[in-house]
Amino acid sequence: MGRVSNAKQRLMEAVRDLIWAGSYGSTTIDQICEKAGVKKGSFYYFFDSKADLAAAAIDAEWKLRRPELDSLFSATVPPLERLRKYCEYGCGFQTEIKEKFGCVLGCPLFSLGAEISTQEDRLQKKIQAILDQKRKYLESAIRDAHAAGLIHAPDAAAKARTLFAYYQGLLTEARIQNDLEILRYAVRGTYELLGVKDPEPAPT
Amino acid sequence: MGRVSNAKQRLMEAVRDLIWAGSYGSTTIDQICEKAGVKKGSFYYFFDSKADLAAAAIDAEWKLRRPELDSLFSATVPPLERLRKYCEYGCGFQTEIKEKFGCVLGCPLFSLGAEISTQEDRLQKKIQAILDQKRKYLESAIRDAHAAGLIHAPDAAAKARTLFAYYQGLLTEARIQNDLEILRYAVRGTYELLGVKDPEPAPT
DNA sequence: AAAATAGTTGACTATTTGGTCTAGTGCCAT
DNA sequence: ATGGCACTAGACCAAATAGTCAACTATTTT
Repeated sequence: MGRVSNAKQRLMEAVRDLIWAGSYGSTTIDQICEKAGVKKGSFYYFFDSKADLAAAAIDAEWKLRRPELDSLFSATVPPLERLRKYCEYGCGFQTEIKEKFGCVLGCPLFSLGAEISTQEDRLQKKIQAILDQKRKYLESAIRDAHAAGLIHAPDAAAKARTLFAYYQGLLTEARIQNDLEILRYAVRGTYELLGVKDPEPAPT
Repeated sequence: MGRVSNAKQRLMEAVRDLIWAGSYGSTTIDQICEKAGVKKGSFYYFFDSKADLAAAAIDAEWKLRRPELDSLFSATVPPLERLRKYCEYGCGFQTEIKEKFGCVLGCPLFSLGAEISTQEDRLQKKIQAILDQKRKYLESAIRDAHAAGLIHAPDAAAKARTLFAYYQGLLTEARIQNDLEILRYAVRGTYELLGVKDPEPAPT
């Protein structure tokens, strides 16, 4: 075995936070090392480059976040409820982030994806794949909602694309404007976008 | 007067293209100078920094693009027509870009805004202001459409936010996936999102 | 034609950055 | 306890980068 260490995790956390709070291009390896409390020698012991580290960090983060989404989008939950919960979860998440970082940061994958889309091919492919998976959650919720007669959406995949674009647009705008209020409308926007027939009948 | 030059414009064009095709963080002053065919001394003769140049370039570009939007969103055009034309214009624009740069690049302001949101405050404010203006075009088209009874949108500002988020999300996804097809759906997505009552009755 | 103005040039510096290399250091299995 | 393994420290290097400067050039004004 030999010596053990959590430097690898510390590096992955550091790069995640730095890219998210700033950008990929503006975070340097030195910065990452300093934030992680790791010397450059150790950095290059574990990773080949910033892109390599970022790729590993993305994988790790997705592995971590996925169960939460699985539970939010559980088939046992009514489909429109899933979407509502997802919006609320996202909104709460961004609120925590704002408390922790002082800024609304939006979706890390989407921002990163947009930034490096024409560079870092390997990283890009990874991001695309995860975004595709995220869209699948929406797609199946929409399909279920359609099957239940709650909405009219014969092409669930197309509707999911629309809804996903809307979410990502909202999150990115929240980042650009540094404003959480933008996210407040998400649930209503979702229902309107899907043309939900009976938007939450108020209990009399 | 003294000597005349178009180096300033060349620098602004260069930075626009480089940031758009790549990212803000990854474009260096040397690169900009080389692309513009301008020496560093001249760069610093005209601008204080990369951020300063970028700000000037954004202003110039907006001044250039604004008349096109004014004409697309002319009040003389039926409101839903305006949105359709806008989508088609955007789609055509991205197609040209792809031919020229080899990649779908999306909305330069939005990508840049997302990248530098936590840095470069001055630049950020400028971007926010222009994005706000762009949203206004949508807002007034939606208000007119509502007034004409074409859609139900009592809160035009809110609907415009939703639609704008959708557009930006779409464009950014097109960039991330490097896929023009994503934009094809824009018009239909718009109509669905707005709940247009009679989506283009086919001529019998 | 001279002077003032506007812009250009390229060499120069200091710093940051990515990346390497070697000598170590602590931990685990045997 | 010792030898091998996983990891660390940090000095070091070359290239890239931001930014400066003084001498020079072209154009306009007078």
